[in-house]
Amino acid sequence: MDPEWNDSQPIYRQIRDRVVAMILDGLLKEGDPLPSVRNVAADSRVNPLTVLKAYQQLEGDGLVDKKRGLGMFVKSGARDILLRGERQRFLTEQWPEVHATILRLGLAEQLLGSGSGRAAPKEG
Amino acid sequence: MDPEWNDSQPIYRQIRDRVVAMILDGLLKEGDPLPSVRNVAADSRVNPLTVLKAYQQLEGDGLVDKKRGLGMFVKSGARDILLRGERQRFLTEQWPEVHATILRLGLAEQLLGSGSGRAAPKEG
Amino acid sequence: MDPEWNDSQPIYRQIRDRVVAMILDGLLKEGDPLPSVRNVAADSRVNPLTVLKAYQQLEGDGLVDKKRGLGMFVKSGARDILLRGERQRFLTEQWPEVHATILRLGLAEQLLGSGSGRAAPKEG
Amino acid sequence: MDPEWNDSQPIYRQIRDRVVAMILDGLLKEGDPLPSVRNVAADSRVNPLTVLKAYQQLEGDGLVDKKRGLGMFVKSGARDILLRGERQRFLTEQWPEVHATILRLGLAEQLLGSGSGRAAPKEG
DNA sequence: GTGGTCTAGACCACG
DNA sequence: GTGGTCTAGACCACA
Repeated sequence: MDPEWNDSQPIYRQIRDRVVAMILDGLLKEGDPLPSVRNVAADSRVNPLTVLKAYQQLEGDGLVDKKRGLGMFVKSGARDILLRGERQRFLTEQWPEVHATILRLGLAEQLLGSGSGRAAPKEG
Repeated sequence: MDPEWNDSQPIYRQIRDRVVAMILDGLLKEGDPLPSVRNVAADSRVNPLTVLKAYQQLEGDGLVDKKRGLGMFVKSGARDILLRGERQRFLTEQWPEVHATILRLGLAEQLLGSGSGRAAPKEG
Repeated sequence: MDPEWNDSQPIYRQIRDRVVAMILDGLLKEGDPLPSVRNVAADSRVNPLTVLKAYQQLEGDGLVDKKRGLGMFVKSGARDILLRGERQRFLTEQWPEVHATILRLGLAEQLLGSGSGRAAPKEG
Repeated sequence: MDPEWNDSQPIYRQIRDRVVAMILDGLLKEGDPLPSVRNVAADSRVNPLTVLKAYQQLEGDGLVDKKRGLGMFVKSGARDILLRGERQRFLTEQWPEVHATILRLGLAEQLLGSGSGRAAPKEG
């Protein structure tokens, strides 16, 4: 029922990532209010501070607008920023390592197409 | 110049992974000696204790043998153990998340080829 | 288009300050009516309660009079009170920090003229 | 003895500003370690979390480098970044309001030079 | 020794 | 109702 937390990453990071995923998937549209800190905290049985930390990180990323006393709202343009930024980050930081691991473990054929040429694109 | 450390992972983990990679890639064959703690520490400008921790973890994984006064050596069978264990770990823990991210960012075609059926295999 | 709110200060404070500025600048003369809560709220797309809070603060400062059914009016003597009080507050609370910042950033000559002796006056 | 905190700003902000001032004033040189979170917390009788928050903000500003297990260090180039960034921020955000207030309160002659022309420079 | 994460709970300002 | 700040204290990973 209540979400389970991955031990290898701080909870606030996982909350942040969850919101990002919701924006990317269109479950949170631009202008929509984020679920309130208190609600998320109660639902997930987490300390409000932890949720707050995630939200402030989202604000720092420029994905969210604060309206005093009202809550936080998905900024217009947030999805575009995310698509561009996360792609960039993923392709330059995460994928190279993952790709190397796949090759190393001999999983290329199983997970990627038969060739591996397409797997390490330029991120121009 | 000297290798740089990824801030998102402990240094000892990165050293450990580096050795694992060398074993998988055949750069370190079974029976080969690991570079000495001292050397690695000096080359990488890292605290020897940190290197030691990495090596002890490798020992705990059953991948290397300690020979008193001589150093540590890649155990016979190490590569097989690794292939099996790391594959298992990768497919159950790392890949599902990576795969979800790829889909979310619309990178599936670019990185995985057109079909995605092959991308979430059983881990039996 | 509509005025934007500074995130570093509460909205009701900014409304209050705006009225104060109008009084000091002579745009609102003594005896003049303040714009109605309703109008301000509508124009600035702000909750009427927020405007009310600003006005009540002005009343508390002895700058305006409430006349039931008519609205709020700039009190006679308001400008003098302001000049004295705000000067005092500014010189003792705000200016010292601003002045230190100016020196620290090497902006003294640009902003204050060559000498700095005049910059930290007695607030008697 | 122990520093006193300004009530109008969060403590972590004031700690952050204090470090910034020390860098600008040359009390903390590039490469120098920041005083440890625990020390500051003890000296200032503040919760370590509060200090940590300030430090993480400094990290986010790109002023500080983290070395795992060792502490935080003033980044090379920090002072330049600060001079440029803080100047920009001050001239565009803080000074215009302060300057308007000075004029409004009739303090221009006392605080600035006789003329006020130099007081509102372009920030090109 | 260093920083980092989390909790439980209090209290505040804002709308 | 909203977010924000702070505390006291526990516990962890890292070097």
